Amino acid sequence: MPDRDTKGAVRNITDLARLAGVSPGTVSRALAGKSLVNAKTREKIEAIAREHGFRPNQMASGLRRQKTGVIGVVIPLGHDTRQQISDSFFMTLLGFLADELTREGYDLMLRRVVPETDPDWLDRFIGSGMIDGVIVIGQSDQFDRIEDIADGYGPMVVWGNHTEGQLHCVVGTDNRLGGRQAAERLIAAGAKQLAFLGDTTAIEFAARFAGANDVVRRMGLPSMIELPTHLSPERAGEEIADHLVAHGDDIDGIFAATDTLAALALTALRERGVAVPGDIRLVGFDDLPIARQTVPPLTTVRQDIAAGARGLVDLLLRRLAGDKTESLVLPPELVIRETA
Amino acid sequence: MPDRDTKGAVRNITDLARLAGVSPGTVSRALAGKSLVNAKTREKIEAIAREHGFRPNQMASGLRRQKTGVIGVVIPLGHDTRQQISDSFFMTLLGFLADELTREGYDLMLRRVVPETDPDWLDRFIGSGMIDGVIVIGQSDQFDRIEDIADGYGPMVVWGNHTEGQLHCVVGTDNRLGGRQAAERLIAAGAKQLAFLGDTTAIEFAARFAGANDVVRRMGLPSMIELPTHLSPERAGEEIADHLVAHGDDIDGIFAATDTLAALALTALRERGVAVPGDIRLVGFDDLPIARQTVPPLTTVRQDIAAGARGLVDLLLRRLAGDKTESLVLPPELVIRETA
DNA sequence: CGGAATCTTGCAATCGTTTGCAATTGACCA
DNA sequence: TGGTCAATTGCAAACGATTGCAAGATTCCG
Repeated sequence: MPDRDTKGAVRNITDLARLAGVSPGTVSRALAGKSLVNAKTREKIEAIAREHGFRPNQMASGLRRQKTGVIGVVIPLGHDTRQQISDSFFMTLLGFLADELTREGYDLMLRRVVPETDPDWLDRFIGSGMIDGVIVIGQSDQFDRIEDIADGYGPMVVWGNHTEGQLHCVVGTDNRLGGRQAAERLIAAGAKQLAFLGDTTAIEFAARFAGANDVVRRMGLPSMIELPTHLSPERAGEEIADHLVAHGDDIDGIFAATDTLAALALTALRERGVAVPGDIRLVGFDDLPIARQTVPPLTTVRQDIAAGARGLVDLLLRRLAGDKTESLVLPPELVIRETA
Repeated sequence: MPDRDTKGAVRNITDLARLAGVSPGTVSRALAGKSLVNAKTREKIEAIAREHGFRPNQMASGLRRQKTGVIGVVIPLGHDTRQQISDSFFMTLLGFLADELTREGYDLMLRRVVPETDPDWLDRFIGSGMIDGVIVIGQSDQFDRIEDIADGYGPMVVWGNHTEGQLHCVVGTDNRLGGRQAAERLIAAGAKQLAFLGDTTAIEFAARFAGANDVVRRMGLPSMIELPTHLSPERAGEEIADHLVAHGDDIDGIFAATDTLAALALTALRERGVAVPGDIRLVGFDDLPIARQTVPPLTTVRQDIAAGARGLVDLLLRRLAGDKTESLVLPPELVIRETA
């Protein structure tokens, strides 16, 4: 009889227990590395487990322990559905997040949602019982909904902009300061009439714009011209060209909400024969890899993506442990290259 | 007594059943939308569920039904650990995958693994019991291990290169054909001595190289010069510069394994004062967004990433349903811009 | 009005693992 | 030898949802 059993596949802890001649409970303890089981028993169990390639079922384990070992990462596609596909910033952040979470022994469950068509996107994710905590990448235009949730749910950390007095724990660059740095640089490079390229309904972008505005006002310069633009490269290209037709001669400095937009602007400017930084100065945001490769290379405001990911995971783990954590605001860094 | 209950949170199907005055089984059926329950009963149950924001626990459901509704997506970081962070190709593919899987009602569990330090990365993922199927993004140098698994595990689809007679189901561009197209274009643009920029230990890149070689041999041209390069921008930049010092004067056409590498090469060439395409012609691969934005814009071989993602998900679902599916090879498309 | 057929519902086992509690074993000491 | 104590192990009840089976309730027809 034992012979027959040896041939059968080991599908659960009970099968394995039978093979090892112990009870399921002991197998569970052995595989979990608890100190209660005898060394020899453990070795035997581990040997059989290895031989049969057995791994305890995470679903069952999760159900019993009431924790899954999975962190949810959700990307709300708020004001601009195709945004994140084109924007390598979020994807890079996601890569670092995956690394950090793995290092901490967590798995990552990724979900992209369209809040407009799915109003309770966040409740659904949290309520599924599949995740121990959630990281929201980008507030987009969902600030209020996130605030609502934060009221009753602890293990959530958000990447985005910090607003005075907000409830939810956020990690992000000081966008307003970054905006100031950008404007200061543009002005130092000789610009007098600035424009902001990007859609300010996204709260992060609004803060960058506000920062730049601070400087413009302080310096007594004419107020900035807003050039709202979608983030998908196809649409943005045209929109930028249109903006330049309308305002190209009035402005001598552009602050782009994103390096991606800045790169597109650079192309559009070249096509119109506008010299950068001679006629128009240009500053981007993010310091993505592309910023080094444009011609001329882009002056930009750097966000430390790796540090951001580390911060997100770190705070989330502390919240998982019951801490009540503060938000983390990272300093932006002006990187001067050749466009301003 | 009912009054007290009304106030308590509804944490499971049993609580809800008590509130609704029915049995847990009925609640389960109602929430699952089965036709067996009376319309009025269902409405009542749904109303209470909505009121309390109750959602059935996915872990428990998964355990009982023996399926999780989660698809694993794993990125092996094989020959070049930092690869995928810089390479937006994989990240874009991931974005489309997330969309497709969501549309089919599946969640996506993402895992990045380093096979060198974690030999049974694939077994572990599959054996965890957390996923119904797995999509492997990129064979890297793990072809053999993937073959091993495919022998006994059905619901797996791999993005990568198709090799004659292989076991595992793969979706990918015809890299060899793409390589041919690239070489033909370089030669048509006047190149006589070609070089291949990239690391051919990755099987996909090896196929691109082989395709280009086909053409070179057929035309009776001198054989290609290999310029092995890592994919991370920091290292690649230097390596490319070194290559150009060593071979820059001998070659008049470069086929880069990736647009990312091509863009770096373009920068390096400009720095040396080499005219493109005047002195050296250049063709990339992928047609990433960056290909439009280099100066001059990049001639490249386009991979249809969206179609790839659709194919991966489609095949996986069919395999989940028990089909034995064939691999899917997508046609590459030469996009002629200005570098060749 | 009786009986068969059709709807709804409840019951209880099941998925695979974990863990508090109790029982067994052996060691050790007086 | 008896008794105490620690080290191991087994037992069985959870975790929360699903589902085959059977019972109860309705309907329908002649």
